[in-house]
Amino acid sequence: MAKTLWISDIQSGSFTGEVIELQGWIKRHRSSGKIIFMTIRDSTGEIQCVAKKADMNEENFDSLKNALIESSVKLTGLVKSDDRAPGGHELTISAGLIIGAVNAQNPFPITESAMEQTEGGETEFLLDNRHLYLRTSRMTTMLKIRSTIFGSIHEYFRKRDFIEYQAPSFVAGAVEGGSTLFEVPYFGRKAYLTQSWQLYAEAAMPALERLYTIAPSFRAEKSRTRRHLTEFWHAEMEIAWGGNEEVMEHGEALVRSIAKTILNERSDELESLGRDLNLISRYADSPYPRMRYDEAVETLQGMGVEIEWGQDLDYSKEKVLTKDFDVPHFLTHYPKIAKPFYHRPDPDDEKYVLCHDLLAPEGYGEIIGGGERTWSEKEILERIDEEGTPREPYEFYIDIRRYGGVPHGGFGMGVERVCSWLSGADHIREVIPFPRDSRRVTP
RNA sequence: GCCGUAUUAGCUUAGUUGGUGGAGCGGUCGGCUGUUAACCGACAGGUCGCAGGUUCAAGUCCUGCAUACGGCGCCA
Repeated sequence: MAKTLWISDIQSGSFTGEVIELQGWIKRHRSSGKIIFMTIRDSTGEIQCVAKKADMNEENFDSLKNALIESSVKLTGLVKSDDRAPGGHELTISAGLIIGAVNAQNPFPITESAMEQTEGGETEFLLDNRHLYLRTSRMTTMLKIRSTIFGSIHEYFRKRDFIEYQAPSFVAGAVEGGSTLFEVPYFGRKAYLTQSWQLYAEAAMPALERLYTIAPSFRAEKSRTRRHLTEFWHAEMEIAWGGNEEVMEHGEALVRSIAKTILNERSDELESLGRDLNLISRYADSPYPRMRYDEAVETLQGMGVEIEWGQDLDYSKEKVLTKDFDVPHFLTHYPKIAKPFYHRPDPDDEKYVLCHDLLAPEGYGEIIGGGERTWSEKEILERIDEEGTPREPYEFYIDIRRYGGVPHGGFGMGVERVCSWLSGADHIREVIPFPRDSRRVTP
C-alpha cells in the first residue's frame, strides 16, 4: 500500500510507456458522457488523467465521473507523453478506485475561484479552514520553501561545528520587558512561555562555546501587522570569544546561505509564487552594508523625518530608511537607553551599545536582532540596576559572569520573517501552517 | 492600547436618490466536448452579523453591540 511512485517522476518522463498505479487526490474534474479529464495532485505535482468510456468498465467509469474534488483515488493506467496535457504527460486510465470519497452534501469548501479572487489568500474563511487550505498549491509551495530554509539553517551551523542546544519553554523570567510574556499556571505557581533561548544559551556558552537552536518563542504582543506572530520559530546562536562584529558576520553569512540554498533547491517554487530570481540571487551574493544608528538618524533627518537622537527606530522609520536599499543591511550601535540591559555598552563610547539589527528590503523590516553581551559581573550589575530591573530572577545569569566570564554574543532570527521575505509572502501567516496571533488559536 | 474599514447563499461578490435581493464558483439533474479555471440548460440554496430607532416603506439612513480584517505602537 505504501506509495512508491510520484507525479514529479512521471512528469520528468521516467514512466512514459509504462502501465502504473497512481495514488493521489482529485484537484480538477470535468466530464461528459464519454470522457473524463481529471487533474490528480500529490505532494510532488499534478498530472492530467483521462478516462474514456469506451476503454473501461462502465460502472467504474461512472464512479469516477461522479467523484468530487479532493477525493483520494488510486488509478491504473498507461503513461503517455502528450503536448495537450499540462506538464507534457498524462495517464490514460484503465481502472480507478475511490479511496476516500467526498460527499456531495459537504463538498470541498475551498474553490479555486475563491482563492483567485482573494489574492494572497488570507481571508477569515481560509484561516478558519486552514487545515484544508494547507493542501492547495500556494500553501504547499510555501511549506516546501519553509522546510528548505529550516534545513539550510541547520546546515549552516552544523558545518561550522556549532552544537544544537535546547532551552526550556517554561521559564520564570523575561528576556524583554515583562508585558509581553504569556503567563501559564504551573502547579500553583506562575510560569511563563519563553521569549528567547538566549539567557539559557549564555549559561552553556562557557561549556559549548558555539551553539545554536531553532525553537518556538512566544510573545504576548497584540501586534496586528504582517510581520508578527505570538508563536514563532526563532533561530538563535551564541558564541564565546566573539564580539558584535563576529556575530554580525555569522548573521550575514547565514542569510546569504539561506538565499543561495532556496535558489538552488526551490527555484521552481519561487517562480510559481511570482518571485524574481534575480532578486534572490542578489541577496545570496551581495555584501550587506552596515550603518551606525547615528548615520541612520542623520539620513532620516535629512529626508525630513521627525526623529530625535535616542529614539528607537520604529517600523515607519525603518521603512523610509530601507526604501532605497536593494539588499539587507545592518543597523548598529544603538543608544544604550533604547536597548535592554544584556547589551554591552561600547567601550569607545558608553552612550552606545554593541548591537545590530538586520533589516530586510522590500518593506519586510527587521529579521535579525543581536549583539555583544554585557559579560563582566561589574558591568551586568551596573546595567541591571541602571534599568531598575530586579536582580533576583537573574541570579543565574549573573553567576555566568561570576565564574570565568568571557566576551560573547549572539543573535536571534525570526525564521518566519525570513520565509515571508524570501518567498515574497503578503503576510507572515502564509509561511506557517497554523498561525497564532492575538486573535486566533484555531484551528 | 490606538486609528481605520468591513459583515449580503457553502465561497467570491453586485445591489442606483430608501420602493419585497442578482451573478460567478461550488452542489444536484440533463446535454455536450481531447478537455485543460471546459462549455450549455434547468433546479436547489438568503432571518442581508445582532439589537434598537427614523420612515407609509430599510440590505440601503441613524445609534449601540459583536466579530473579522488592515495599519500603528512593540518586536524577530
